[in-house]
Amino acid sequence: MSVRLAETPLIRSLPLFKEMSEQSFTDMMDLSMLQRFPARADIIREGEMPDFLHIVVEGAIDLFATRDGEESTIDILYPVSTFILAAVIRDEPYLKSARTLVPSQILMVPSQVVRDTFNRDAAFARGIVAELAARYRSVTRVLKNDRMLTSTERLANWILNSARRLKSDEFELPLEKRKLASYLGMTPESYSRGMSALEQHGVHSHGATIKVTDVAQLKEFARPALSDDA
Amino acid sequence: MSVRLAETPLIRSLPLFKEMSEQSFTDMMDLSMLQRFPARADIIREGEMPDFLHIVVEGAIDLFATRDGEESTIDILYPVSTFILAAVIRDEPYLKSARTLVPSQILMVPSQVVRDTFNRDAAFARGIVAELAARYRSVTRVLKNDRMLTSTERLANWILNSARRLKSDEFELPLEKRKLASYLGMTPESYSRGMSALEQHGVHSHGATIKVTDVAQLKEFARPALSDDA
DNA sequence: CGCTCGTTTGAGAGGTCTCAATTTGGGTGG
DNA sequence: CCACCCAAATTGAGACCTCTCAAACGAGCG
Repeated sequence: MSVRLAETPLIRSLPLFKEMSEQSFTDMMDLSMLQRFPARADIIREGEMPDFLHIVVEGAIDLFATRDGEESTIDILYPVSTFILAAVIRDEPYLKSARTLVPSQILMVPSQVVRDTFNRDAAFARGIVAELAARYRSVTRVLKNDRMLTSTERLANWILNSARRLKSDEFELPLEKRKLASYLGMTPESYSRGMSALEQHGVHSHGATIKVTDVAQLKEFARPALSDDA
Repeated sequence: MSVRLAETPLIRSLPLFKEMSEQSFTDMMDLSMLQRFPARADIIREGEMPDFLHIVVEGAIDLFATRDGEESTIDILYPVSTFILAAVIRDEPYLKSARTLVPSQILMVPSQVVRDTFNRDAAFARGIVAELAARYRSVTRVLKNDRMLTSTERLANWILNSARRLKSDEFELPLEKRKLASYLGMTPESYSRGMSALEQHGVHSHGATIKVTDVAQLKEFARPALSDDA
């Protein structure tokens, strides 16, 4: 029930932990676990109570909601992000389930330890609230896109954002198409049709490779929100 | 640029401020403003930078996103809630606009004062993070409903939640139908058709009056999420 | 009493989903 | 090494949901 000393430098350098005091950090690590999971491992199930704050240190996490056996991906997390912080803070049941997409390393901090440290270490508190605010803004953007854009426009925006983030007009899909479709709130079939529709708007794709051939044209089609640049 | 002493007891009793030190509280109030707005007053515009943390003390606030002149209501806030906290914390542009629905009183705390107090007063920090987490969970629920339910099912769930909250099977709509429709992610026309469809599922409505005549039947139709009770 | 604005109703179009069939691609075992 | 197999992806057809546009209706207010 403790994170080995050799593992801590990486964790220590994460934004969430960087500013906190040495004492708080080592105390917290003594009470936490760093665990490895294979791909497609269930980490959290919707409706359960939060015992730990989870932090993706390595790998990728699929956050999804369930109803009648149907799944919808709400968010996909890469290092270094927390999940599901809001449930831990409010000590209320998870609203989403989580599973690994690829083999992953996850840091698990007991909920009570998070709350105690939050109260004692202002720097850690700042980190928590910054992280939570970032997650909040992320969901808000997804909701806005769902409400105001067609599925093909959402796909176009996703491509634009990916290209911008990777600073490249050509890149490989980082996950299954069906998973991306779910994340964008559409079926695999719609994704497929959407992608072929985008051939007319400055995108060319071959299998998992996507190439933006005309950024200006794609932008015109996607009508990205002003505030999505931030 | 200061809140009058006579006004503070009400504010002081709000969950966000209740636990903080007397010193922090009076310092903060000295630097804040309590302002009255008429109905339909614009408070915040999407894309602007946050100068103040806003808190609805009285009235009701419509939070909405805009694109191409179209509006979509993301959330409706009643006393006592903050908005838009995440932008203030991250010091990034607002993702939504805000306007009053009815004459309202709004407490405005300069962003920098919020951040300073957050660092000095752990009780206030707890309040902030609890509020932010609550808002986060709220958006998450909206997104889940948008993704997994038809518009009529969303309406049914809204009625169920309202009846439960008010502990009454009969109540008046607290806002315009068109506004509620937008909040539920549908057009006024769809709202109207949805409401008449619900006549077959345990709901009866006359103008702004809604009466749940058969809770069990309505629940069966609405398929509420397990975790929405919390 | 007659506006005005919100609501309701109707008709039709568009977007997305479902179901089914086909094709593709990757991985496995012979 | 290759054929096979399975899952994912694509394509097609049709249904459903929701939207748009238009017109009729109704309640509140000057």
